[in-house]
Amino acid sequence: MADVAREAGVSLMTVSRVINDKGDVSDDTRQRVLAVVERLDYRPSGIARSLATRRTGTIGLLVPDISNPFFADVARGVADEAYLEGYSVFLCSSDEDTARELEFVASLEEKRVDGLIACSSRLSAEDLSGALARHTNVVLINRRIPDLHAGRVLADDRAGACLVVEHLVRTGHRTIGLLAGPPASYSSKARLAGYRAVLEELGIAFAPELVRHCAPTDRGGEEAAAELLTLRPDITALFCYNDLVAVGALRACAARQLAVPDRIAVAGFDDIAIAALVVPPLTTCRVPRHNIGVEATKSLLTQINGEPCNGCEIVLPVELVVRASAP
Amino acid sequence: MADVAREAGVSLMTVSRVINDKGDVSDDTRQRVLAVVERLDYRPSGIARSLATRRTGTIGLLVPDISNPFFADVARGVADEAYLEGYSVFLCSSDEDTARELEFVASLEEKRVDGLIACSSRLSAEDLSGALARHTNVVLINRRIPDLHAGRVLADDRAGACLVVEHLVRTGHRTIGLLAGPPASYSSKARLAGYRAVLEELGIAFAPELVRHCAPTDRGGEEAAAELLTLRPDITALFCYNDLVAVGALRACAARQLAVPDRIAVAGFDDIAIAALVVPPLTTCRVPRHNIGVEATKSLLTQINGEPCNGCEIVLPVELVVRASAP
DNA sequence: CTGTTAGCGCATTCAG
DNA sequence: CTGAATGCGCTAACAG
Repeated sequence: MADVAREAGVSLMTVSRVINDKGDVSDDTRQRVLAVVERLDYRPSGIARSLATRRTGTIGLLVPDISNPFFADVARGVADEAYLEGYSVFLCSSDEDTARELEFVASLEEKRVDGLIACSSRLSAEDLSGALARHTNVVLINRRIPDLHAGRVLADDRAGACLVVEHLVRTGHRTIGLLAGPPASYSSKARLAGYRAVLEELGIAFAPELVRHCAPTDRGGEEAAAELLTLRPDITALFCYNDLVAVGALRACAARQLAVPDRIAVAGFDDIAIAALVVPPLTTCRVPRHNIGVEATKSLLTQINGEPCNGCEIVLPVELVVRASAP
Repeated sequence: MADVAREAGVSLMTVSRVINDKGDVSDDTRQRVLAVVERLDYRPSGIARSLATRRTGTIGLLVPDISNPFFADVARGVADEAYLEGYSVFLCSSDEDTARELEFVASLEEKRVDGLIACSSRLSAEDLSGALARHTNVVLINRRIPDLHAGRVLADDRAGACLVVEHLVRTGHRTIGLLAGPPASYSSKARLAGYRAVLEELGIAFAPELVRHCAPTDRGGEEAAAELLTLRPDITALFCYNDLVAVGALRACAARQLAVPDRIAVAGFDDIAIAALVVPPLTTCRVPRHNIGVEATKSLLTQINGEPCNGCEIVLPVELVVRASAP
C-alpha cells in the first residue's frame, strides 16, 4: 500500500479511501490511484484490515459431518448467502466429536470470526452455551437452548411428523412403528412429539413399545426395524427418523419378505436425493435444507450488523412428499 | 495480552513466550502467567498474530458444489486432515460458476490463506493458472495443468475405467455404450481413454457412435441413455461417467423395459452412497474421495512448510466394485 | 477533498 | 531467563 501511495503521489489514507470507496476523493486522484493499484497488482491485506477494524468478514459453520448430505445442503445454503454478502466461511466438520466441536468453537474465537452458525446435536446444552457465550453473534440450527442469546433456525419437524403420520393413518394404518433416531436430538424429540400428537388426535392410543430409537443411519434403521418387526409383527407401517433410516428399514423388510408398500408401508424424513432413487421411492417429508442455511446466514448477518435478535426464531415449513413406499 | 502481562507482573514478551511455548521461561513465571491467562479467560488474537508472523494457519478449499456428495466427501477429508494439523479451512462453493470461482481465488488472497486446494473443472487452464499464480501454495484435485507450479492429487480414473470395461468384456459384452460426462473435464477424458484402450487391447474396435457426452447428473444420464439406446439398440452394456449418470441410465432402461442386468448391464463410477442403495445395486469403481482430500491437504501442508514439490503428483488407486447391475 | 497521528494485538530482534 | 523497542499493513479520528 505504501508503494501505491508513493507511486500515485498521495498519502496512505487516500489509497485506503479509494480502495474502500469511502469518504470523498476527487475523481482525478481516484483514477490515478486505481491505475497504480492495477499496475502494481496490489491487493489489500484483509488481515491488517481486520486488525484495524475489528471485523474479519468471516463466519464459522459448525456441522457434525459435512459428508452427510443433510449438512452438505445446509452448508451450500450458508456458502451461497455468505458469498452474496461478501463473507467468507470457515468450515468446521466435527465428526460428531464433542471435544473437537469445542476446539472448533475456541479456534473460531481466535480467528475472530464475526459470527458462528452451529448445527450441534451431541453437545449438552450447558457445554454448548458455555462455549458459545464467548461469541456475540450466534445462530443455532435445529436446536433450542434457553438462556442463550442466539438466533435459531428450525425446520418444523413436529408439523412434518404430523403430516406423515396423518397420511399413514388416512391410508388405513393403525399400528405404526416409529424408528425414532437419537433420543437426545431436537429433531428426534420434535418428530416423536408430532407422531404422538397426531395419533392421539385421531383416536389411536400411543404405544411406547412401537417406538424404537436408533442411530440415524441406514445400518441403524435396518437393525432397529428388524428388532421392532420381530417384537411387533402386527405393524403395518414404519415412520422413520430420516431417509437413511428408512432405506435401512426397506432392507429389513426385504430380508423378511415383507412387500413394501403392500404388506408394510415405509416413510422417511428430509427428502434427501436418495429418497427418490431407492426402490420403492420413499414417501417422506421435505426439509428445506438449503434454505435453512440461507436463513441462518441471513439471521446471523443481521445480528452482526447490530440488530438485537434477542432469541429470535425462524421456523421453516416442511412438505409431505408422497411416493410409492407409502402411497 | 497487556492485561495478562500487568496482572502477572511480567512483560508482554514473556506472555507471548508462554502462550507459544517458545524460548525459555522459568517454570515459576510460566505457571504464574498461565494462571492469569486462565483467570482472565484470555484468548490470543489470531488476526494480530497473523499480521506479525505472516502466516494465518488457514487454507482455502475451492469446490464446484459442496452439496455434491463427491466434493462433500473430499471436503470431509480436507477438514479432517486440516484439523489434525491445526489449520482452518475456508469453504468456497462456486456453484459451477467460473466468475464466482475467480472471485473466491481473489478473496482467499485477501484473506492471506497459507495455501489453496482447488477442484475446478469449469475454468480454462489459462484462467485458472492466471488466478492461482498469485498463490504460492496450491494443490489441484483431478486436474493437470502444465506450467503451473502446483501439487496435484488425482484418482486413477484411466485405470478405473479399464477395470470396469474389462469386467464388462470378460462377462461377455462386446457392444458397450459410454455415457462420457462433460467433455472438458479431466476425469471424463481419462475415463474415455481407459475405455478406449481396453477395448482395443481386447480386440474390440472403438466406435465413436457408442460414446455420448452428458451432464454429470441423473437427468443427464437418463436423457443420454435414452438417445443412445434409440440409436444403437444393439448395446448390451452401458459404462457411465459416474453413479448419478448410471442411476439415470437405470431409469432410461426401465422406461424401455430393458431388464438390468439381463438385457443390459449398467456400470457407474465413484461408488457414492447411492450406488449401493439403488435397485439393482450398481457395479462401479470406488474412488477414494475422503483420501483425496486428505492427501491433497498433506501435500499442501508440505508445500506450506517449505518443501518445493515442484509439480509433484499423487495418483490414488481405485477399485472395482461388482454389484448386481453388471455381475 | 486530503494528510497526519495514533493505534489494532501480537512477534521479532536485539539488549540486558 | 527476561524486557524494550520496532514494525506487520491498515484504518479511525482528527486536522487542515
